[in-house]
Amino acid sequence: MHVPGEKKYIQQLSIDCVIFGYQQRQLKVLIPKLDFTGDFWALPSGYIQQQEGIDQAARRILEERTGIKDIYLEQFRVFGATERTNRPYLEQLIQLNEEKIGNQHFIRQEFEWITQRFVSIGYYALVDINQVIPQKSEIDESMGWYNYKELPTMIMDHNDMVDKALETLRLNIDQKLIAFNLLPETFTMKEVQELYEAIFDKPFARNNFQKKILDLNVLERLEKKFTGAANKAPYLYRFQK
Amino acid sequence: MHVPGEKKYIQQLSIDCVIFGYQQRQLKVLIPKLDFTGDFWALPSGYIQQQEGIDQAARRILEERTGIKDIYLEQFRVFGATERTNRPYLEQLIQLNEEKIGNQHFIRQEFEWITQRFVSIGYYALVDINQVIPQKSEIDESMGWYNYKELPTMIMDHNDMVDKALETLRLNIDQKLIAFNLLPETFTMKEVQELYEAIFDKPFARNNFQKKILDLNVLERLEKKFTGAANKAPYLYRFQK
DNA sequence: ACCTTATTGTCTTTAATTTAGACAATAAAT
DNA sequence: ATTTATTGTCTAAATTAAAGACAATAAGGT
Repeated sequence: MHVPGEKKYIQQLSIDCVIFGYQQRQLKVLIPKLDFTGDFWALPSGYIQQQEGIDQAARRILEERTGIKDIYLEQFRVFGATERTNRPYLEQLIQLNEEKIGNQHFIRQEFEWITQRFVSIGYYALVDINQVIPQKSEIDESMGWYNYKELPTMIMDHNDMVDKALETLRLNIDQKLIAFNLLPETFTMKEVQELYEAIFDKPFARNNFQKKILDLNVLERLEKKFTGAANKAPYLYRFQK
Repeated sequence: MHVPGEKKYIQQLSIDCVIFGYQQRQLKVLIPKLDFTGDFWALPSGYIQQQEGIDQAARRILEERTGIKDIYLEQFRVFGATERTNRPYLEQLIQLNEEKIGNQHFIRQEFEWITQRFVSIGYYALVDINQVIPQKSEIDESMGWYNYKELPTMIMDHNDMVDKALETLRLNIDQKLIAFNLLPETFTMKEVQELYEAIFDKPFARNNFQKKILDLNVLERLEKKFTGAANKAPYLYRFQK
């Protein structure tokens, strides 16, 4: 969590990021734990510097969190209701952190920043989890990749944000050819299909799925992958262009 | 143009509205003239009050401008590049208004508000032009409905905003069944088709268009319209639900 | 080696949807 | 009654999507 100086950042405007990754056939979201006593969670957030475009700000925030420079991201919606606060959740946080909030200047400042009226620009990002380097980023035990179906409760309307981000992802995935941002450099067709099945939470017919993806004309076929399994080895593909 | 008090509004955040209307088989956009010497234009804009949700703010701004209370609107994108200013245009404005800006307090304040770094939430609205009552709104000679193909040059990135709004409108129109917000209470199928042709700037096949629209199952068929023309009178339809 | 097994890659067939073509119904004018 | 310009609706053709079928592997087992 970054606390803004008085005029360094645009006031009352933040960026919240839904960072999607894919692992073990599951679509996951990167969620950090808040630096308070108790288990409180929030999407990776940040603020917009005066001399910084909003996409640029989102890119910076994402790099700080994941260590990845060239990241696919897209704004999907602004959240600006007056009552975005998840009251019971916030009150629990306050109760468990009364001392901390009262005594420590830094924490109090951060807390006030959190409880102000805020408008948030939601961005979603697609990341190859294996490229996310824990050493070079803030990722540690306090941060986790959660299956989107089993997210912890987060502050504000952050759970709604994930829903809306996923909805937008589903709408845009074919049109913008962005699914491959979630996969490693090379992959099999089966892996692509399993990714789609994770995203849409439904099965696809293998024969037609393969045709549909190949008809996009964005994949380059490499040599076969020798899996060691007792069956025909699949081809490897790579996203081109 | 409304000038915000010190803390009444969220700072550096604005709402810009692309108000679409339909008249004479043309898709139009409502564009007010700025209150400066010379011909300078800008989308209807406003700011967000501290106690006001962003949709609510957009609704208020639209009502102030058009006089319509129940208006269809939707956010479509945030514009937040650092350099959103149309420099040559703004400098021309400054040159023609040097005195005014220097001397009049109100104008200077407004001017400063305009030239600050701003992040704008773009909303588009769909309006039945005939419902827009000039008396009850700010609409007068300084405001006009312009064919989207022949818009005046506007300040900032407002011309880009219209492009992006139209793009979103085209994507959403079938899915969200919103086209009828541009039409009066009752209309013929031909009028619907002409509206679509104006929005998409391309012809549709009459037979299939009628089937497609009726298959939406959102229209109620009324009695026939007696046009006085030497041919079969068309049915009138009304949007239901 | 040769057959078995589990998958992959691709083709064919079928169903569904979209697009194009055709024509009767109608309201007023001739 | 006939003509004219549309409208409403149907059918046929073309395209696209979904389902089914099967040969081509790459080990494993005998």
